[in-house]
Amino acid sequence: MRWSKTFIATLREDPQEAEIESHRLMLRAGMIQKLSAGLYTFLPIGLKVLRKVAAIVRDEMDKAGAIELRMPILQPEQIWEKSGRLNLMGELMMKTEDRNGRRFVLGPTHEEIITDFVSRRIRSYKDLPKNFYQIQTKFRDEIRPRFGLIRAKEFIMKDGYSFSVNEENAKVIYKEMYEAYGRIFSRCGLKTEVVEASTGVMGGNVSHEFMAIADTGEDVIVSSKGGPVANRELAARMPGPNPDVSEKALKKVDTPNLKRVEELADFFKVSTDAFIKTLIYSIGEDQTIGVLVRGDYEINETKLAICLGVSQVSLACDETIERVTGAPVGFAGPVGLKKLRIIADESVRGIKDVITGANQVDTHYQHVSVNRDCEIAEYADLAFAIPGDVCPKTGKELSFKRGIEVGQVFMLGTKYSKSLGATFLDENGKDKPAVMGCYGVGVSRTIAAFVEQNSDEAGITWIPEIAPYEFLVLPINTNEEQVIKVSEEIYESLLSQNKDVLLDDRKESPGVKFKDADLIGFPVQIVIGKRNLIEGLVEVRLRRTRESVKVPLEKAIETALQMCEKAAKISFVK
RNA sequence: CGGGGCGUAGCGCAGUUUGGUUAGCGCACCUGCCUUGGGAGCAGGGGGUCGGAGGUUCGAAUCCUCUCGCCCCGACCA
Repeated sequence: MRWSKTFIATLREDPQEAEIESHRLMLRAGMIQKLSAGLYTFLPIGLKVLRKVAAIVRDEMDKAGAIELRMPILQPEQIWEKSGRLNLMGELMMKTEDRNGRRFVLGPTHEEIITDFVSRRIRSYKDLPKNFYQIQTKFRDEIRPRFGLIRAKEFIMKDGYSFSVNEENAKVIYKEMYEAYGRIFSRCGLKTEVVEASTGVMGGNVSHEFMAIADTGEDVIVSSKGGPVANRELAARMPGPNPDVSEKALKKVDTPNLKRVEELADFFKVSTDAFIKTLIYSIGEDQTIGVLVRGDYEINETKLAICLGVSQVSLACDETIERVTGAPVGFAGPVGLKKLRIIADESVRGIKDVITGANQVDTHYQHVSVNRDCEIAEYADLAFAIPGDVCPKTGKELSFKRGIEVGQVFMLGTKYSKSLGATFLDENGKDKPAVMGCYGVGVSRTIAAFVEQNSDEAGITWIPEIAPYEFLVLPINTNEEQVIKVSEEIYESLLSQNKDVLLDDRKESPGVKFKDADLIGFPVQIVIGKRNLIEGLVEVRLRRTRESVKVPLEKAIETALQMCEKAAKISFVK
């Protein structure tokens, strides 16, 4: 491709809206253009990268035995009612209706649709297992779209769904997908870690997330030496023991309008770990429960829900809190809260001399000792891990890092096949629901994650496999006939070998061309200049390492190809 | 949804506090000359309903009201 024949529009200045590196560089390099919050146009070179990543995904999926198809983005709302997810997904779904008032959603994921499809087309155990996938635009009405392609309203996703005759085979496919995912991200040049993950609105029992390690990531990965690696939502943790202080007599203190732990800590001049927070949760229609946690921890609702064996928990409304505690919101406490089921986080075990709400307006108790003053029957790990906590399995201190979720795999069981009737007849003629798995790759997000991990002060540092072009032929003295001639020859020669090459045929000054080349980040750059050409030399550069060699003209292609191979092998992660 | 910030040329910004000629600057863009190893130089030029609507005023980018959009932080944390 010639620069003049495609459309490449770089920006000289940082766009004001871009907060993180990947967003900034993708805008500046002219890969994407914002239409509106969370909505982006892929410009030609952005699209080219997208296609390359999609091709890798396709290749690995096909090799792993998955079958590509394509399902509608526009989906009738009823099918989501049928699976029970219309309410569960709630506001996350973009909704619309047709001229007759029939209600539709724009697919945020396709479990319902694929399961419906399978229910219509698969009858026998002989047709199974099957593993379908598609690469398609997905829509999610995010609370707050941000960071460019990382959290968008509309994004490209590979979603796959497997159907097995039994749990055992479902596990086999799950493992195959898990391994294929590892290969996909490694071929895309991403440094990822696999973490145990919560199944969230998808349901099912086992799930792993593929996290691209990045400080700007929105997810927190918790691990310890030799122990499990898990998403913060799921990571088991054990708080350090509470200090063995002497008990003091319980005392009521007036705390007018002081509700938040931070405000109270200020008032009592103690740190936040000298409190017990009491949260009132509603479970299902009519159950209410009190949950205790030390003041410096936060309740992890995922853990709480798992502990209670329910799919969701939510904080009780103000009226409920008043009814069960006898005090307005902000003054709940475990002392004397006898009628309510109480469950406490491990951080509360044996704690002495702390402050809690007194179940009375504008009042708190001081010098509470749980074993003396409260009746707590149940303890569990219910809070998010914080630095200083240890892994319950290894006893080692937990460490934390951030990641961008680029893929997730789930074992779904029969949740969807049962509700949507995806059943088959087994060898004995018995009707059984298929055992499902589902597997997602954020294709557009993968690109952003790559840029997040692979850039320097000049721009993006692509690996050849997903670069917009592998080779850039860069003539710098555009009014020298010989320079043009040689550049054209090198360009044509690479083209004739089916290489992915771009010729910068613009009549721009050298500085402009070099800056653009490095900003977009073409992995191998062949620079043809008058000065070197007099000595019969051209320069071949490797973007990632900034290394550069001058070689005789006749060796240019050979050297460029070698450089490209080398570029593919360099793992260069910030 | 709550809080904060911002909308002035394609991009980045000044001007708004204290209303007053024809709304500026840099980059980009167009024409010509010149230049060619790291975002050159000179000369000339085009481009704005100052996010939108309404109001106050002799007069509004500037003041008031409403509204739309964008960015950041936080989202039941007792």
